Amino acid sequence: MSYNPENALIVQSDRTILLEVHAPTAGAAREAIAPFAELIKSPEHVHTYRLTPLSIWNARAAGLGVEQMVKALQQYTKYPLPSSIIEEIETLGRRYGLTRLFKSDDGFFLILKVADEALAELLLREKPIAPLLEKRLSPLSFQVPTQFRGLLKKALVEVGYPAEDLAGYVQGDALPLKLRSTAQSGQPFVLRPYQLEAADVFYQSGRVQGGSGVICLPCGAGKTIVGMAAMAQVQENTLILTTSLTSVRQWRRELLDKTELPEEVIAEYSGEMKATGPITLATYQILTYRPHKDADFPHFSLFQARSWGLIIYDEVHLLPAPVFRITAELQARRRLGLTATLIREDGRESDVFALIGPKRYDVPWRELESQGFIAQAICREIRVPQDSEEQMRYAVAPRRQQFRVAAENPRKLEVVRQLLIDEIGHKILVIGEYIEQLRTLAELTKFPLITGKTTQKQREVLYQKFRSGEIDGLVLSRVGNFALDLPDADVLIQVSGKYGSRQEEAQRLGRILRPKSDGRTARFYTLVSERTCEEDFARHRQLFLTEQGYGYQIN
DNA sequence: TATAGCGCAA
DNA sequence: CGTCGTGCGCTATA
Repeated sequence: MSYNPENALIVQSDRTILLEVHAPTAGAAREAIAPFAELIKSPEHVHTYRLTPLSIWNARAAGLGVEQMVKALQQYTKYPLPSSIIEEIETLGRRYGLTRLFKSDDGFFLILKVADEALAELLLREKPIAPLLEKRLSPLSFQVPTQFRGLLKKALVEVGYPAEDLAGYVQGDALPLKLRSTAQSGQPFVLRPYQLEAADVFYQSGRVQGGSGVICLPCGAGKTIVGMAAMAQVQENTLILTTSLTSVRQWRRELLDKTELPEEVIAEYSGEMKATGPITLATYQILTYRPHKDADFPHFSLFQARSWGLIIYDEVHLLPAPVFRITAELQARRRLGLTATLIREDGRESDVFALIGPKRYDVPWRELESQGFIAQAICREIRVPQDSEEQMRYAVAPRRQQFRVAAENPRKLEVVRQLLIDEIGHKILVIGEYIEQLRTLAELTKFPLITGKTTQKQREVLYQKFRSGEIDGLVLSRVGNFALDLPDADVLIQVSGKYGSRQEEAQRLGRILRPKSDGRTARFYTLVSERTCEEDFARHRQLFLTEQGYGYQIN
């Protein structure tokens, strides 16, 4: 194959792939490589992707073959593919499944089968793996104690030979569960096609491969409903872990509304309740509670409280380290991770891959948008200059305070004022990081301010006023990131954001994506101080949006 | 016995 | 890098 100037991709031997955004085939090329390449930079003209072992294994686990990956690159590459890249994809891609885990016939231990003797010898010489292999059963198989299932999978990912786990699951106590066709609230209720597909892919109609993994869906796309659909497939006792009490309550409400489960079946295991039932809801926080450092985790007993047939990890990208550790011991339970972004700020994606499971399903946000399940959104970044006095303050500030100086750029106030004029008549959320700045903004906009100190009662009152249209806007601190009960808005103005968090960007964008009754477009504004570190952070945050197919207008 | 307020941790 | 929000368990209060 030779030079093809129409094409959008430049594939380089260092495993990076450059995508020329304005090339005629850019959209199709992006779609073709997104399943197996990780986006790392997305400025306006050229986006950079990278092939990583994990990105390739996730694609393999989702059923994408190495030939398809190579073909995708060949189809859209501008220059001939470096042969090293083809080899790289083949080597890494083919490694997936060279090791496979089975249950022994009597069920007392696991069997690790490897593809060839050389690999067997290689694994025997790997420090993290050798101690987990109890006995060699044949040239190509090892006996492994069942309790090492998670450790072994984690270690195999580390040494580059991820296992296909075919050892199956224990059966949990039965729990008959039916989804309603009319929700209790009276609304007709049907699973959307992608929700059904996600739950099916997770469960794989009873095949042994299914039953563990991660489903990525945008906020507002109904992850809770996918969870319920999975529960309806499994029909066994389920433990649901979430990040907050609000979210516990939300799951409970949804379960009562959309399934035929009676109230007493759903228990809440929290600071104030500590009940368990066939369906139990708990927070990560109570699980990670310890009376003092170096003590063990008293609430881990929850995992043994019942015979769980399914454990759901809500917001799996926020899973705390101790829960990872115990999840290594729970590999015989079905596990479903739910998230909007698989990206972890601590880089433990490979732990999610090994211990929860590979990514089973995701839909680009833009696709849901075109189907009308989430609202269209326009994202705009507004560069705000600092005046000279402020520039000086920024320049001389200690490095660690620079970000705050940039974030609190007083000229952002003017911009907000102008945006309010432009957006008059719409429902507006102003979100920022620093309470002082938000106080000033609240005064300026005459919108009520909600921070962590605002009592739940007051929040409710204000949300209600916002919903009813009595007030046009709210100023919010970080409570705006996670508060599930926060009403939806048309316009979101982000005056400052936290470092490089893609998660945060996702959460906040999700705020305005609930479909509008009149099909209106939502607007997402990010205010960024010019010539400051904020520009760099902003770029990093936007990676997420680009991954989802959103363009960022900058001015 | 219920509940408000505090300190702590990840 | 620190700031902020959260939920835990404990203690004080009646």
